[in-house]
Amino acid sequence: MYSSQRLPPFAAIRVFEACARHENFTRAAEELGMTQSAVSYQIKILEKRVGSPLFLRQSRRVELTEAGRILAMPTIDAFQRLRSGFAAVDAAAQKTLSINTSPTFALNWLSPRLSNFQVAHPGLAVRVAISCDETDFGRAEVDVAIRYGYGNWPGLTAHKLMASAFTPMLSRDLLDRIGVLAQPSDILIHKIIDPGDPYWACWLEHAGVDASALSDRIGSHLGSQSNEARAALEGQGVAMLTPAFFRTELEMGRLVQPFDLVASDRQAFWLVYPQTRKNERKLMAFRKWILSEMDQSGNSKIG
Amino acid sequence: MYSSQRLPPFAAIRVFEACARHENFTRAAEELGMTQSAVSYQIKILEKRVGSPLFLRQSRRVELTEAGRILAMPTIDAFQRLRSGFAAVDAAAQKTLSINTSPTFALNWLSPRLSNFQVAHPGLAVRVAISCDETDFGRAEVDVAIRYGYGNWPGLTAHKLMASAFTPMLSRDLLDRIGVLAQPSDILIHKIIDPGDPYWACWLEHAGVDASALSDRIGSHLGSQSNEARAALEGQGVAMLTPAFFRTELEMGRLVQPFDLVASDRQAFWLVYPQTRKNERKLMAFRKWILSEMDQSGNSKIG
DNA sequence: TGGAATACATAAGCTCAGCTTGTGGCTATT
DNA sequence: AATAGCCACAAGCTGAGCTTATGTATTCCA
Repeated sequence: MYSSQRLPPFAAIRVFEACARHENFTRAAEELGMTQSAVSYQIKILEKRVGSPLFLRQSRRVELTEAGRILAMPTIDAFQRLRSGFAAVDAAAQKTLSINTSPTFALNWLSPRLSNFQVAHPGLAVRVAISCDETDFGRAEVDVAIRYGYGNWPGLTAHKLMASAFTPMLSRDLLDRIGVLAQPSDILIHKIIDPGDPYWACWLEHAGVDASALSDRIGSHLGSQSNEARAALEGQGVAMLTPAFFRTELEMGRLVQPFDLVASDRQAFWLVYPQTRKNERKLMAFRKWILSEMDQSGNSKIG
Repeated sequence: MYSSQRLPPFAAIRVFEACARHENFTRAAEELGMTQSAVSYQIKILEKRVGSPLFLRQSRRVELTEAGRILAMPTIDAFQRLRSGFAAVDAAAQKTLSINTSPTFALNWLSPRLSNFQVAHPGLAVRVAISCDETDFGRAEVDVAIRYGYGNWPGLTAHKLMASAFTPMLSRDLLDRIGVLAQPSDILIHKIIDPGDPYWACWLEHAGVDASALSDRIGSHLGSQSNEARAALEGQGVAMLTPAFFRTELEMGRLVQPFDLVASDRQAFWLVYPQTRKNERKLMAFRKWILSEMDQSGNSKIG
């Protein structure tokens, strides 16, 4: 049900709209930031296209013809709708921040701290979209993501938040039961939660312990640090965890970190977003907040 | 009360409108008669300008984002208004034909014949705007004019309708009273209506009569042939008239043309209109009608 | 009455937005 | 595997849409 006719050139329509409001080419030109000459030219184009004059050229003023009057109303109206539409989308686009991240980071780092951000930005609704694999910015309505990796995502800007950091942890109860862990190799005597986790091998190597025995072990693959941490808290064994994610548990003594040694590879958590969107207000606000939050925790210094 | 914000480039808005309707860039491109590539480019422009994505690029289709949805409604709506506005003006512009001409031509030629035209074009309302001096096409809402002159109006197309043609006429009653008019010079004996009319001098010259005496004569200047004709009909004297305008009176015998000799200068009646409007339907219709009407009367052959 | 000011029209010429062409990549379908 | 459908992107061209400069007509004012 669309009038199938092709519309005249838009530049001309825009100029007409302004002229129809002012009934004055010079004023319209000023409003549009162009010369009176250009306005005159565009109106002429439009009149040629429409097939009849739209303005009567009186001395020192122009006056809408009947055709001009017929056209003026819907045109002015249409432009008003466009303007308010773009104003609305401008406002709305900065109202919701959608953060995509992994379950682990969301649960153990972001969620506990997000209320600070929300207090600081009461006009901004935050939506945390948790996904296990990296969601594509082109395919999902995500403003920013916190991703784990090497910081090299093409087309995306990445800010390093926190280097990878792993160290064995276990519950105090379990430690009490097994007595002292004097040196790293002692850990291998005990049950290891998810021995297939490559960070076990990594940490043991850092510690100078032969890790070859690990590969044969049977253990559960729980898929996220949260799950492994729960198992560790329940005393089911020793888990390889990121200290920054379990600061509270460590401080409260519910989890114990038997060795100072923290292993790391070249990976890290990164704040990432499309390069093209770097200047959005909501994005700048979040970037500023999360970087300062990381700074305060001293996490960004690690690795 | 206008959102003062500058709208994004119109090409981009137009493309967005089509894409929002189709949720498919390729279809939109087809509708707009451009390449998919151009559509993609314009949408990217608009997204950059708006500051957030408007479409999610799914495989084999695109989908509006929330921002896109907010924008789609008012945009589609605005375009609908524009389209119907232009459709309305298209229709309206061809609905009324405004003809500007002199009182003489209007009264003595056009009015009696105009009903033929209106019967042939029932959808077209005709407005005859009578004015003594030539009205400016730029200043008045006039579609066509019938002007008397040499056919050289800059910027206007002119079709010759009828060469100037003048000959003395008088009422039958008066002729009966004065008896026979054997030769042109006999006229000078009688009362001449408006002897200042240059066509008296012109006709007498054609007739080989010395017209110098005329200049001293006192007479009324009635301003239009209609008025002079009325005076002649009332038997007040001999008037210099255009035969084509008084065909009926001649046929009915109310006016008599004593001599076959018809004088003419280089002037004529012309159908004129702005060159730029030559292809308007209503104008073409009127041009065709009036030229064929002239042809039938054989007037265009004179002079 | 004449000259200053205001407003629109027009000619000429430049510049870059907006296109096209061509290609590549991804995904669904068979 | 092969095909077809759809979008992104790079490179390069061109003319629409400007600007500048000037002309014309009217009004205003001293």
